[in-house]
Amino acid sequence: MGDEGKGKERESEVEEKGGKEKELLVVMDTPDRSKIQTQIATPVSKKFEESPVFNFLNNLSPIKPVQSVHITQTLNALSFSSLPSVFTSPHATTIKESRFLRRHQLSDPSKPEFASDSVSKVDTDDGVLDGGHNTEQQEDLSSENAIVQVSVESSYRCTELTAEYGQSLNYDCNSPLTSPKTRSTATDKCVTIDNPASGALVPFSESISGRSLFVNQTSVGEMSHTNQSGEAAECDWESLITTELLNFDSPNNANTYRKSLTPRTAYYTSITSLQQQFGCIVQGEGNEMDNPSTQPGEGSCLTEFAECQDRTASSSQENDCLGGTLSQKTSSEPASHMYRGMRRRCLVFEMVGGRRKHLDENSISVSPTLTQSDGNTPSVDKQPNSIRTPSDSSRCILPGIGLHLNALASAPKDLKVVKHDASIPGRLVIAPGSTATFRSAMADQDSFHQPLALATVEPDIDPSDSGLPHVEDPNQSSAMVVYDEFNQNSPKKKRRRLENDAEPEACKRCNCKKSKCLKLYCECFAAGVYCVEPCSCQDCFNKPIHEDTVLATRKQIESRNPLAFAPKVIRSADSATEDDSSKTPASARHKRGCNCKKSGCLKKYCECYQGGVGCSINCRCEGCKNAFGRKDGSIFMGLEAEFEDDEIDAQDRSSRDGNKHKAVIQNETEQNPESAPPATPLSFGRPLVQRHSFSSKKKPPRSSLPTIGSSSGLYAIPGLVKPQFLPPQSKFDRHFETVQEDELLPDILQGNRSPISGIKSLSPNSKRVSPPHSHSDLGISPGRRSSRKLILQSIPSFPSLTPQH
DNA sequence: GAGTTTGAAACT
DNA sequence: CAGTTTCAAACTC
Repeated sequence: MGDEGKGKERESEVEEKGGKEKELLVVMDTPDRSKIQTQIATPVSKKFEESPVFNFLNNLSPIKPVQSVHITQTLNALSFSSLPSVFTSPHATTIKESRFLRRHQLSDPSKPEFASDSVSKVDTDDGVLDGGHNTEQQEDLSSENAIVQVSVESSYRCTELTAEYGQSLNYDCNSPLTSPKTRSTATDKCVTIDNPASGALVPFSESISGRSLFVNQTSVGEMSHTNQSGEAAECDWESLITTELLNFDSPNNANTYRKSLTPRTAYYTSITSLQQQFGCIVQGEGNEMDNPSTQPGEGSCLTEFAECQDRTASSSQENDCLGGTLSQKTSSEPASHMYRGMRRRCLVFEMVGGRRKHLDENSISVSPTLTQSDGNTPSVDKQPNSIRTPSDSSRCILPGIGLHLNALASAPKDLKVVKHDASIPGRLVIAPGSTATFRSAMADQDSFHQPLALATVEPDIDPSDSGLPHVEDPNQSSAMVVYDEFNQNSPKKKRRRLENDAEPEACKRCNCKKSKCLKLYCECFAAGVYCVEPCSCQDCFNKPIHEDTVLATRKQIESRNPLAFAPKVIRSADSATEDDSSKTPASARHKRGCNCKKSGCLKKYCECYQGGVGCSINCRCEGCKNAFGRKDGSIFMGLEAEFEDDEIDAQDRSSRDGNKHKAVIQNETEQNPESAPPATPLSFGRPLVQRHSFSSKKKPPRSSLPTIGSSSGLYAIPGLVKPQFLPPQSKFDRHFETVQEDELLPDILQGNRSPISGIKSLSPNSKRVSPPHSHSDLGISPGRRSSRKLILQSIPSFPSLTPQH
């Protein structure tokens, strides 16, 4: 269903616009906008071309018009990815879209879309699918792209990969035209192969949001193209775009791109750049360092990849590749991180995609390997089948149901049930067993935001503990997932597993007696996950066996409330950055807000608190004492006040809300020297803590810090373990990010008084479309601070775009 | 483990 | 849209 709808939309878009124009629009627009774009896009796209920005880009890029087209596309895709996150609450939007899409997809589990990334997985199926997607998009974009597409498709073939690489090497540098193709293919392969994330990106995007999917896919492919093309052409675009999108994280990468290289060098550089970008990002800080030196190694890596690719089993391949070439794996993971920084979406997708690939493969090809993808260590082919099997259904996430939730919910569960997240990926695609997949997707999203954090935070798994939190905070859960994915090999995964397994909470299940697990009362159902053994529910219909019923029920619920299955907690897109682990709760907010009257928002009764997020304007709570942030927005307020004047509104709101007292307190806290330290996370954190201490009269200990852990996702993620992770700390650690996030949040919050409206309204721009923010917000920054800086620099050119709609 | 409290979800 | 009921989680003992 969804696929069809998507396809229609795509077609319509393509027809109306030109592929190019569309892309441009898309780029400019945030993911959320993507939908809007579809509606508005056509005329706008033309405008883009005419727009000063477009001209500027053209001028900058030495690339030929044709290339420019590609570039524009890529740019669009890239920018698109980044921008969206910035403007809108990326998560929310993505999530929304993802839901629908996912659902639809779920309906059509077999569809290739998910598999797009599969390249690494299985050359055949996945590759085809991916190629199909890419081709579709590309075709739409331009006939030129078609060539590329073809090459890409061919590239899918793993066996061919090596040869392709060689060719690509030759081609890349040689001619821009050819290079693009080869590049695209090479990059695609490389990316997909090297970076599970890359592959993941595409599929993930698909899963997440219909359009966003397309965009993402295109963006991904385009990304690769752009990167490659950029390399060959040495276009300014590269510097601009790539730096923004890809390189942000590490200047080094940008340099690599910029470098004019011999064909091979260019090829390697392209690959390396990709890898570096990804890898560096993924690996995080350390990776960046590595990147510079990576090229040679990368080449080896590539070869290795090719070899790995040659290896039949996709999952096995990935694993093998990963295991065989740590560098690759790392690179891939890093890549995901890169995307995070660059584009949150992409990152998310990557993560997901990686898993998806596996999943898709499994789903489509039914290859067993899928399961492995995630968690399982490289060699694992273990569970694939089992996972899919109906038996897994218990674990399985509901096909369409909130992926995020699924991911979250499933995460703990899945972890238990399925040894690894690996199972997840497959599950998502495939309805019944898809839980794992959802998780991955969710995680992916989060991962983008929190790649690093994940790594650090793995403990987060706790979210499972909270149960709901997972659901609510896809990000969080995602973080978990992501972490696992990235770290599958890493001990962290193990930790997670262990924790998950060990922790009963992770396994939490519903205990429904009357709802038959077909209502949102049921945590499992709400999370889009099938009930599992651990569940003690009665008369449960939330099982694979009753998939039809479940789906029908979902539809009904969705018809009433399209966001019913959307993550309840929306993070600021930015937080995704590695450091996200530190993400302050403040950055995230509950869509609808809570309505607590007696709990003071200090207990898990409060969804906000449970989700580890502060209360927002949307909340109608009374006597809010939410340790993560009071409704008044004390946290926000403070941040915003420091950064923005707009905050006044928020204050007004707070005052309106009636948390006057709180607000006052907050203000005071803000004013306080402690808080004063402007944006420092500490300031935020402290105030909160203090506040909590003050407010949390009832149960200071719990509510205040420790419990925070409730863990909502963000914080909880890693080790915080509900109990004690102190939001403040995290905040401290990440001033800038937090600040940015906070900034974003306010916007989101403001925009999102109603969850739905908020997301939509967020339209990008809203306030801060201003280039810098947007870029930073977009998540490009997320990955790294430095990246943000870069972005800011580039931003100037884009601003004009932002205004566009 | 049973009972109570709480607030979201569902219903009217 | 507001009020009420239902429900299951969270919490307490």
